[in-house]
Amino acid sequence: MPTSKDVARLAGVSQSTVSYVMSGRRPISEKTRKRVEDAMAQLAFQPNAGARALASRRTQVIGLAIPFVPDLHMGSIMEFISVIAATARQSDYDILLVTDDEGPQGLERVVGQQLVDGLIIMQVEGDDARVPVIRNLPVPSVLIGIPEKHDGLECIDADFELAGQMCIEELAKLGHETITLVDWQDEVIRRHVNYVKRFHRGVDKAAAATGTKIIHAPGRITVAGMEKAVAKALEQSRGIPAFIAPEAANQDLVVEALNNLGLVLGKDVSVVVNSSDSDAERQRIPLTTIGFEPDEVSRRVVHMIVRDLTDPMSRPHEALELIRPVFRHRKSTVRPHSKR
Amino acid sequence: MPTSKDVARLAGVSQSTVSYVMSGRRPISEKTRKRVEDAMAQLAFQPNAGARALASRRTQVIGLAIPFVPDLHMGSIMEFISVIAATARQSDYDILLVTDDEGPQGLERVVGQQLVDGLIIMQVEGDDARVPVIRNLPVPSVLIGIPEKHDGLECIDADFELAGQMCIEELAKLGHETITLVDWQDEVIRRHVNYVKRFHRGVDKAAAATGTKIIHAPGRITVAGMEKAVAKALEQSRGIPAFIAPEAANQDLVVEALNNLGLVLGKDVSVVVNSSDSDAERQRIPLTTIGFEPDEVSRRVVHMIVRDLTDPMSRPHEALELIRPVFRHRKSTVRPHSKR
DNA sequence: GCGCATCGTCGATACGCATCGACAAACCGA
DNA sequence: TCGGTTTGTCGATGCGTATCGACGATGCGC
Repeated sequence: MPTSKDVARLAGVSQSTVSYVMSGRRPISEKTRKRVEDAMAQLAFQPNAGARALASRRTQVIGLAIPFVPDLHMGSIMEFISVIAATARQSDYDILLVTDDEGPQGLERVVGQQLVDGLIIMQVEGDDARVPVIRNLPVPSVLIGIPEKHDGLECIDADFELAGQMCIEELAKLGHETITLVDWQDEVIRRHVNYVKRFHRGVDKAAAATGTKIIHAPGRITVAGMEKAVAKALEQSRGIPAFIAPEAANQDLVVEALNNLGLVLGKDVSVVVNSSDSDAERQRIPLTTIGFEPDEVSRRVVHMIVRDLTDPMSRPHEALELIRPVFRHRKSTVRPHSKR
Repeated sequence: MPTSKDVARLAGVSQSTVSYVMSGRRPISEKTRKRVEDAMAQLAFQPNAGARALASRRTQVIGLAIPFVPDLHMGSIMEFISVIAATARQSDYDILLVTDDEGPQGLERVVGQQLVDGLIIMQVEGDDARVPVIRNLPVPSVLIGIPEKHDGLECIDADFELAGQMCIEELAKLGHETITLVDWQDEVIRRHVNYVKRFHRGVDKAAAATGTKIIHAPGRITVAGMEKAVAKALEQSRGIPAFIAPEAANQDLVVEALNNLGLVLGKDVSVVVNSSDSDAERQRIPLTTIGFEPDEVSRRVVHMIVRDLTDPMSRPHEALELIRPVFRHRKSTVRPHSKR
């Protein structure tokens, strides 16, 4: 592999000049720059990352702590990861994976070994074991998700409270008086995931404001379980029933349960689910959705950490960024004034 | 951050001795080792990855080329990634992501910058642009998937031919005379993904051997499309109809289409899908599955590249490893002799 | 035409670790 | 007891880049 010394020799300059051509930290004459760049191209030179990290104390790598998920909604996690990786590249950073297998010490390891310049922590829970760890780390971190105590941390997430609010308001606008919230699955709630609470808060707030009655149905993992829950909710509904399923994993279950009970979406019942647009549009009856905009969250989280790394003076500065969710009307919700 | 020199000073030895304690490449007396290890613990010493890479010319990082998937079956990709990352850690390697955004040059970049010691390439297609690139790279690579020309390459994949065979044989054993193969979706087939061909080959082989009639139904992306395809297949079936859906994305569609047509799985019709066990068991009627064992593939691919890196003498050695799929009988297939 | 700031380049050094050669000490068999 | 081997440790060097101080060359104002 060619080194900067080889480039220098070929271009007839010193090695330090080559370095300055790359970094631009000192003025270089047009003539010299050209010669050096030609030499680099001719040798297909690429700077050695290890040497660069050693000398500059920056690796241009960001650690990404991915959640350990047995089998829950892995699709959306993948979406985060690939957008994060692609966005990071645009700022000349690479992404190193940190799995939960090592526990929070994994984070200490990659930072201690100086493998990464900063961290992105995915799927942060209300009381997350990783939070106390990153507080003591000498590199910046940005969290996806909002822990209970987030003073001095940089967090970003979808605005779940607003999402809950939007769902109720939109459905109330369509004329629904009773709305069933098909909740997250037990294991998620048990993990103290903060966003569940926030969504509920938004729902309650909007329900009070609009005078809507809310029925809580537990999230169920099987179609049969979901049918039972839905049937029970239907009994208690007044007017045309409406369902909200903010957990992506419940999307299919709710739709199937309602189908099986003989109800036609958008006519006998309104349904709002959380799912990707492509999934929603591919259904026989395209689904009205509340989207948590994972792509936007991913992009912002990268911009945030890159800013921290580029301009360390701006740190430490607490930040809490909430991404506005998007409500998309499709065919699974009834039209206004179309009550029977 | 403490360095090995700090450790050496504290332990009263030379820096090189500290290095030999870590690597074990020279004998160290019990007494000295203890002193050094205590010093390391006391300082919470972690070796600097950049310096280590520079001196040893190994980074202990493996590059993972993840596929660019607009929205197709991202769940299973995530499964690969997390198992690969976790398995790599067991051999003291980290995983660096390489997205498709940079194209094949991304691979040249991470290798050229000496960010990684080797590469794992996911989702390799029949005629993959990345293959010619990695052939010229000075580091070992292992592919998941099998390109047309794979001489001199190390490849690993599920044994799709055997999978096709197993599906037909099992269904024939249950008494089915006509079997409908719900195919992969057009875009997948168009991409020349080799495994589709291999699966078909297995199906054809077993069909000939068992005297089974095969109906090909195109993979469809919507429920409505799937219903039409299924209905057409039903007309042409003799005896109790059977369906195979080897693409994970089709799982829900096939089941829903059959439900909508009023057929009861495991009684009026047999269905075999590809899906995770947890997904299959969570259905109202647990689904009989053909599993491509992504976890096993992931583990093997890591072991393969780690072996290449640990013992470079064993390279280059062509290898083609096929992982045996698993057929799991559940309730969506009829019992033998239960014909009406 | 002179002093002075700016421009452009070079040489030297540091970054933290791995590794090689050297060497003293301990051990062995005869 | 002695040559020879093994054991254990050290000092020196190199890995490839970034960066600092130095310095000659050039441009500027007057």
